[in-house]
Amino acid sequence: MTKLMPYHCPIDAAMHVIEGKWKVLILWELREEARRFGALRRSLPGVSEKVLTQQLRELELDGIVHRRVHETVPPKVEYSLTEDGRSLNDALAPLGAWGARRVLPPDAPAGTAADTAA
Amino acid sequence: MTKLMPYHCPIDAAMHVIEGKWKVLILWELREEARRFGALRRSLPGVSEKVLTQQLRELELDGIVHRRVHETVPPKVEYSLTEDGRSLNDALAPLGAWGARRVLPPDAPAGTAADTAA
DNA sequence: CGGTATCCTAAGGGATACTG
DNA sequence: CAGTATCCCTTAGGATACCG
Repeated sequence: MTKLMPYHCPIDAAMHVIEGKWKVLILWELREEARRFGALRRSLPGVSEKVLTQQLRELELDGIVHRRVHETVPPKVEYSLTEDGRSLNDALAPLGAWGARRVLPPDAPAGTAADTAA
Repeated sequence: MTKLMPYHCPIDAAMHVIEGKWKVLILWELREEARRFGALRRSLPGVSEKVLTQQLRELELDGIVHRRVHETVPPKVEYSLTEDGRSLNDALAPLGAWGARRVLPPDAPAGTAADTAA
């Protein structure tokens, strides 16, 4: 990601932007509103400060997220999606739907809610 | 991929299936017709036999590709997409479109080709 | 609060050689 | 032809400590 490459297939170009363990999760977290660094960190259990910063920087370089620094004491930094970030998120939606179908099996078409209880 | 996990967001479930340097390229190569191992290998410059086998096995385990062995001499093995593979490919399409837009900039709407010269 | 700076490991993946 | 079997190396990412 953030690296110039000759892409064999167009999807690969997009793949390089979202490669990184936390990238799509970040995209997902920012889908609706801007979030502060700390809030983001808390909503991504297991991520270290170093790695979160790293992935945010890469997303920023790729023009996916916007970093807004409020020059206050204590510091306050807000991350939000750019226009490109929002369109990327939209492009990711069908993939999410596909994934959802695998996780929770298709289950019954209509009215047969018996097996969704588990 | 092929590993059971609690997914925080549905896209992650799909991401785990296509993680691997060559997976989406394989998907892309198989999008229209079945291919033999050797043909697949030749169309993915740089991939080693070991890794190609590995990624194909994982895709097979995930129910994305089908492996058909023709018991002949010399051996002949054909890989093709399963129903799930095809739907995954479809779900990937918007991402491909998004990627394409970044690689070849949208270019001028109409007649304003001046700044695309660089 | 929101970061850098270091150090370290786990694993994905490349190269090569061998096999049914 | 279509794989295994090894060996090795790079790198993403985790842990921890310190800084403006």
